[in-house]
Formats: sequence, structure tokens, C-alpha cells
Amino acid sequence: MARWEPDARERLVRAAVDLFSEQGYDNTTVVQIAERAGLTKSTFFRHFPDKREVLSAGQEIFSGLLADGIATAPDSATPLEAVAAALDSVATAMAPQRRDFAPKLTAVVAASPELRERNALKRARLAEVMADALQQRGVPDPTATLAAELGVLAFDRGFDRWIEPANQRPFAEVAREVLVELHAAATALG
Amino acid sequence: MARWEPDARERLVRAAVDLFSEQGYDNTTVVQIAERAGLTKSTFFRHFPDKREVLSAGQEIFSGLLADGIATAPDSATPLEAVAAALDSVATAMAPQRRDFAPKLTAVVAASPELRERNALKRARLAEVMADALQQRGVPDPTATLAAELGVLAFDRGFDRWIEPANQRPFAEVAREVLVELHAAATALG
DNA sequence: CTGAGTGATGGGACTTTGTCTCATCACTGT
DNA sequence: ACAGTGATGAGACAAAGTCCCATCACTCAG
Repeated sequence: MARWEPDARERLVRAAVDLFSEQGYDNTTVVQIAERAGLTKSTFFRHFPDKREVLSAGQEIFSGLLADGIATAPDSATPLEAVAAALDSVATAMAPQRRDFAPKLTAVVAASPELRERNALKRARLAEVMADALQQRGVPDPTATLAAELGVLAFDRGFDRWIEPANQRPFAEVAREVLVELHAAATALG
Repeated sequence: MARWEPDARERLVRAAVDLFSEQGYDNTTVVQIAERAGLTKSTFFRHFPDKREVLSAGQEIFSGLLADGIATAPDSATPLEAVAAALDSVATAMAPQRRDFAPKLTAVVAASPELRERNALKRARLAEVMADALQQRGVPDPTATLAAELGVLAFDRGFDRWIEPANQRPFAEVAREVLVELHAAATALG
């Protein structure tokens, strides 16, 4: 038996999502979250730097996966192919478990301006990470940023399609599909 | 003579920028900002919903200008031409006065995670506004979002070039130039 | 001239977020 | 045993942000 109940971090996340769903983000205090998780405010802030981060902390791994996917793509790959590889790479984190959790989570984020703001920051970070990874492959500046932006769009929209109840396909497939659509739209812009 | 010293809002912004430059965003309290502006904390929060907004409040007008520029573009304009028109439209707000103010402001924002986060949110809002305006012109979904994203990129990078000390050209010209570069990169992606 | 609005500001109490420091307490290895 | 170790608890504290009421100069009807 462990010294303390295990998975304190996960318990905090679940408590937060539940409480945010029930009474809204603004009407929920950190003390309430901690209490429902059987912990205290001190411990909450030991696991998360602030109240918003309790919902977006899990997304940190995406950065690494996306960067790796781009870095390990074959040298012959075009920028967009490297981005597609990044989407494949990040798909490994898209377990069915996460898919079940996603609808409630996105609903909570959509309802709170503060959480949406944090989300915008995370999105920008993902774009930066991908653009940097592309530039290290030798992709020149405007192209790298643009391809990264397409990648983030494919990631976001792919995620939305992936969590739709009717969807049965894996994330990688859906995201690649969106990326192809975006590419087609990009070449047909002018 | 007025009842109170005029331009309370602008005084607060200037005090905030100065203090943030001198001692950093985190080390500056709202009370300090208010005091330097000859006001109180109460009045500060009457003008700005929170501490971050004191620096990004001025950007609200951009949304309207961008949306108008797209809405009033000729029917024959392609999505990217409409975006270019939006950049022309927003250029009317880029007075030399704002250009002089910009370097210090961007430095302050760059130095503070909180301000960068707010900036990411504003950027996302601009993209949404442009995408919505394009869709109301009949531009279909992935294309509208993509063109809006190019528009925001052109806006951001155009702004960076515009405020460079060596630059003498007006904002509209610089932003259009960036947009052309992005368009070229977009069509050369695959 | 007067007195009832009006509207921006001041003041202060209050809740919540986030930081910091010290105490606790169960387990681990020597 | 017994001194670490590491996650947690407890509580003081500063600052952000909310709320409500007072003030005070000016305006305008009468």
C-alpha cells in the first residue's frame, strides 16, 4: 500500500473537469477541486502552476511528439509530408480513453474565456514547435511557418472530427484527411 | 476646465507601459499603475477588465477594420484579394504615432508570458473575425479559415517589418508584400 | 438661484489566485 | 532503531479582481 493515494495529479484533473462541468469554471475554486480530489490547495499548486493549466497540462506531450515526427521524417519528405508524419506521431497519444474524455473537456473549455485563452497559447506553442522543427530540416522561413500553421489546423480540425460520436477512424487517418483538404485549399487560393 | 484630468484611459496605458518597461510586468502592481496615472485601483478596473488588457485593449479596433475591409471588397475579389483589402483597411489605424509606440510595447509583451498569452488570444480572435467575414462572402469553410490565417500571418509579420527602424514604407504596402510572399509559399507547398 | 440628477472617481471590504515557508508523516535503506 | 526522503498539510501573505457605497464637480430644469 502506498504512502498516499496514488495518481494525485489525475484525481485533480478529474475533479476539475467534473466541477467545471457542474458549476462552471468561474464558480469553481481551487480549494473545491482539491477537496474533491481529497487534497489541499497547496498540493494543487504543486502539480499545476495555475488553475487553467489543470486542463491543458496533458497537451504538453503533443509538442514533443510533433517535433519528433518532423525531425525523424525522411530527408526526401516535403514540408507537408513532414507535417503529415508529425500528425502520425502525435496520433500515438490519441488513445480511445482520451477520446471518451474529450467531449466533456472541450465543452468545458468552450464555455470559459480563460480556458479558451490558455488554449490559444497552447495552439501557438504547437505552431512554433513545428515551425522550428521544419526550419531545422532546412525549410525556409515563410514556408516553415505556413506548413506549421496547416499542421496545427489539421490537428485541431482532425481532433474535432475524431471525437465526433459517429467517427470510427483513428486520429492519424482523420488528421491526414484534413491536411489534404487544407493543402488543396491552399493551392487553390489565388 | 474639465471635472477630472482628461484621458484617464490613455494615462493608464502609458503608466503601465512605462512601469512594465522599468521593472517588468510581474513586478508591477495595478495599484502602482493607477498611482502613476494619478488614479486608483478602482478606476483602473473600470477602464480595463484585467491587468493584461491594458496593453491589448487598443487592438480591438483592428477586428472591426479587418471585417469591414473584407465585407466591402468587390464581389469579384478572390479570398486573398479580400484579405489584402482587409490589410489596407486596417492600415488606416497604423498611424506614425502608433509606430513610435510599438517597439517598447512589443518588447514588454515579449518579456511577459501572461501578455504573450493574451496576445495569442487576440490573434485567434482576428483570425476568427476574418474567417467569418470571408464565409459571409460565400467562401467555403476550409478556404476561408486558411485565407484568414494567411491574413493574420501577414498582419503580424507585416507589423514586425513596419516597426523596424529602417523601414519607411506604409503598413499597407509592407503587409501586402508579406501576403504575396505567403501566397507564393502556399502554392509551392506540395 | 437652487436643488435634484449625472457620471467619473475614491475608498474599502471581500473573495480568490498564487507564493512561500515550515511542519508532518509514512515509508526506505543502512 | 533511526536518519533521510518526498509528497502532502497548514497557514501567512501579496496581489488580482469584484462589489457597493460615498464623494464631488458639473449640468440642467424650475
